[in-house]
Amino acid sequence: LQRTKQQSKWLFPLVIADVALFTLDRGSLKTLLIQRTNAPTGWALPGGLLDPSIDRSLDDTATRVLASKTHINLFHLEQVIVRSGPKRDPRGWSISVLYLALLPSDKLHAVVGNKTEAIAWCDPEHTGHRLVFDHDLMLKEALRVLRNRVTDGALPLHLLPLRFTLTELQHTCEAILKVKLDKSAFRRQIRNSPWLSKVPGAYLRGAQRPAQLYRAANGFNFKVSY
Amino acid sequence: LQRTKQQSKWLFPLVIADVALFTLDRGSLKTLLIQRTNAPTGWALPGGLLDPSIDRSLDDTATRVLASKTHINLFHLEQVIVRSGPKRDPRGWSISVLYLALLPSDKLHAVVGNKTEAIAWCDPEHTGHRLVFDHDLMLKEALRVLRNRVTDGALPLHLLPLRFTLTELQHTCEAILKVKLDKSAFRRQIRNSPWLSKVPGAYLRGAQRPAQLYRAANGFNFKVSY
DNA sequence: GCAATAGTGTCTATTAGACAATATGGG
DNA sequence: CCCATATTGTCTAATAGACACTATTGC
Repeated sequence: LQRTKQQSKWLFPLVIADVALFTLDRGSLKTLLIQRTNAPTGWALPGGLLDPSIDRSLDDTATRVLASKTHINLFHLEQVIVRSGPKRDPRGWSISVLYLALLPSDKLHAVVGNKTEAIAWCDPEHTGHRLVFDHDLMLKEALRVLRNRVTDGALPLHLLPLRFTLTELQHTCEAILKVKLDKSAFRRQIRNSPWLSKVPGAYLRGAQRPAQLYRAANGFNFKVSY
Repeated sequence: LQRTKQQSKWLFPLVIADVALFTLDRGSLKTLLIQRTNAPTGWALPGGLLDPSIDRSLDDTATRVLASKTHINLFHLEQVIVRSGPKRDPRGWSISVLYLALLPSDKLHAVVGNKTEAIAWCDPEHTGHRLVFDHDLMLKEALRVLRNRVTDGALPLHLLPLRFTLTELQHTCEAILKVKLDKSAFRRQIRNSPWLSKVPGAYLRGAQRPAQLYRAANGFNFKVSY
């Protein structure tokens, strides 16, 4: 096959990083959607094109895209799936790497849209929108990976503030999995987790017995561990 | 930043599918390496560039690349990891998707190199070669994913012939994990697997009690199931 | 004391690991 | 019979699920 520079749009695919960003909003799992102002218009996962002159890797692209939407440097970016083909993006042959990202719930209000984009925090299972590209499928896949990771115990720490109680951690897991967990069994399971540390003398007080506060342990760097 | 067509090599990254192909060779897990004839020369995982005029997806690229090396249409291609950056390939900014593939052991001898490439089946943990690009890391990652999948029970079926005994299945799992498994516990675990079917009346005979032959069950399409 | 939530204990069913026992063919 | 491997059984320790109990605060 002969190739010319005129064909470059056809021969060189668009390279994209898309991000499924999850957070907890008053106990419910939510995902960030944006309303695109450029064609194709409609609701989509936040994403953007690789810029080889800036990005040292496609992971960098994901971080950069997300920072431009959230104004926060996010921890825990994890590759989920690669989607590609000539039809999934009307602009041409494209390859898109989906990332899973988690936003601590106390940073929720730092996330705002810019002038040209509307944003929305949606229930990942019922967004209320049909997403453009193949983002409906991507979101479903991200949710599946997120749920699989909960059993590690470590991942939900990314969604919590620096200090949290075991009950809050349990409620976080329940919100992700959409199931009720037994308090006793839950605490037994996480008791020996190397990622949890008591904060000595720190308690959450209310109209009841105070709750011991915990934090992510030293060595837990908010990156995924295998 | 201004962009011109002259910069296209810089602005459009190489898009590559690499494959970690595993098989069983007389009870030992082996992976396929090729000796590159083009620069950079040296040993590497089999891989190749996306061709948007042929491939309907990057998964197609992986299938195509592998078919050109093995002359077999392989089942079970699974995405493992995406590596990218300006330095990992001396030819320029590149993005490479690594795939995990499994070759049934009775098809081992169908795999031959072409005239320009040497191939070798190597112990994935001690290849005896330093691989070019970042393929050492990729291979390590593929092996990790392969081992994680063994607990499903389904995946080792891809490495076995159409008919096999439970002992052969156990030895396959042991070869992948490099641990000894208890016969009784192993059979208890897979007893209720929906992916295993007895072949009625079919036995492997030897100088001992005959062994019941099994096959992958109807509905097991040799694709990964979540 | 009472309400409310934190934190622990207990019983049982299920599962995993180790090992033993039995079964069935070929010679 | 004997050998070799297939297949099943058994005992025990660890684990998971359900539920109940105790603990400690604010009011």
